Amino acid sequence: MTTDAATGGQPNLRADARRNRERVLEVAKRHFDLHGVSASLEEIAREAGVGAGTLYRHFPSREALVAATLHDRQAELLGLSQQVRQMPDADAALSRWLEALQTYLRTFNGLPDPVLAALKKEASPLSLSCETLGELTSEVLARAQREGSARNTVSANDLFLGAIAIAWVLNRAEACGTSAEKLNAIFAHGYQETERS
Amino acid sequence: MTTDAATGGQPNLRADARRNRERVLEVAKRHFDLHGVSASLEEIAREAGVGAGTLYRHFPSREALVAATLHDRQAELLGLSQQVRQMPDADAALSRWLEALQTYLRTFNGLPDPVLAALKKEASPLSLSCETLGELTSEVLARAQREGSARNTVSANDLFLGAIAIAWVLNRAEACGTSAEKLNAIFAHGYQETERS
DNA sequence: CTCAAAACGGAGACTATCTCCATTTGACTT
DNA sequence: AAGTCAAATGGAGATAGTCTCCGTTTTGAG
Repeated sequence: MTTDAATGGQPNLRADARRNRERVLEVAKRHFDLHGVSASLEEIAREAGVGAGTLYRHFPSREALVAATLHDRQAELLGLSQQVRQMPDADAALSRWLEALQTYLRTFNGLPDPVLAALKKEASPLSLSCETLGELTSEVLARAQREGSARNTVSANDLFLGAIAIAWVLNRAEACGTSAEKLNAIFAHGYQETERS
Repeated sequence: MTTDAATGGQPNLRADARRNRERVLEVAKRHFDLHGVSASLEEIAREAGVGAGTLYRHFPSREALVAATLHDRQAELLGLSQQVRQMPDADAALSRWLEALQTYLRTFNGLPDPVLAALKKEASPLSLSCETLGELTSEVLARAQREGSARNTVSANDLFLGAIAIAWVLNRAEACGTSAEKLNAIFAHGYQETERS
């Protein structure tokens, strides 16, 4: 079970293989953190002390590597989804969930890009997580709508895309005259005054 | 004056230089249209029948080339800003303006990226247009706020960043279960029901 | 200890960005 | 019409990144 996380679900990995996979993952995490998801894979391989071939055998695409480094974060998020489910206030639950979703999407600079790509590609290492996240959002939104605290015209997809969009702009515009709180508030309440229609 | 547009304001360009500049611009427009702002410059140069050196002398960076291809669009947008200024309904004016801003930002796939970068870099071929656009947004917003149709907590910067974010996600998620109208409606009115607070 | 399968790594084929400078071209001057 | 020289050219080459292929090394089961 513990080894499952280390091997990415692949069983019977040879000792040297497991070791290398681990080191690559470790270095990748640090580089993505520092330089965003488009950090140089070449560099990551070099610093991990493996050849390019080894990196690509373990992680056939950048997306696969990104997905693997996000493993823990995804687990956290899934855990939080349970808490959210049990919150008494559907409105607060929705806000909390969207906030967490955004924090996740901001794990690495540039993450929204491949996530969005995965959302429509259907066959990507990241799309599994995408589907799950979409479903969870759907569930939390549905409850809020049932209780009348979210508009019925809004879909889970809209919220998900909105979260991705805001995460994207925030990551790239940090301290550019706005904040996560402000943009999210606008997304929640609108920029228009509410005494209309 | 007419030549000014063709030369990008640079006077006294030699005939061959002007010709080449023109052809690069033409080809670039088509390629950005087709493959987004990250289209291959090498390819553009090749198809325009000039060497890489020539392309880079006329347009020192990708941003410069993008900015040049947007010349006409920017003029249109500026023209529209005049119309918006004269609309009687401040609320409608703001909506109209934000819509136009977004249409502009969606001219090429991936345009929001360099625009956002220009917004904070201060010295970019695109930043002039950014500043102007920021000021115009500020003006239109201020009027709407004076007339009580826009929240006072919202800043022009927030709206601008929001427009960029939505333009970004829409360009990359076309037909992904949402539409420009829906996302913009949420940004305008919020996803929450309004009978609260 | 043996040896087949598993894993490795790095050379090499691509593609792209951007610079440099020997050569060519255009537009004045006479 | 010829001469001149700054302006403009283009493409070779430096650099950097992605990804594949395959001869060599390592592991671990028998």
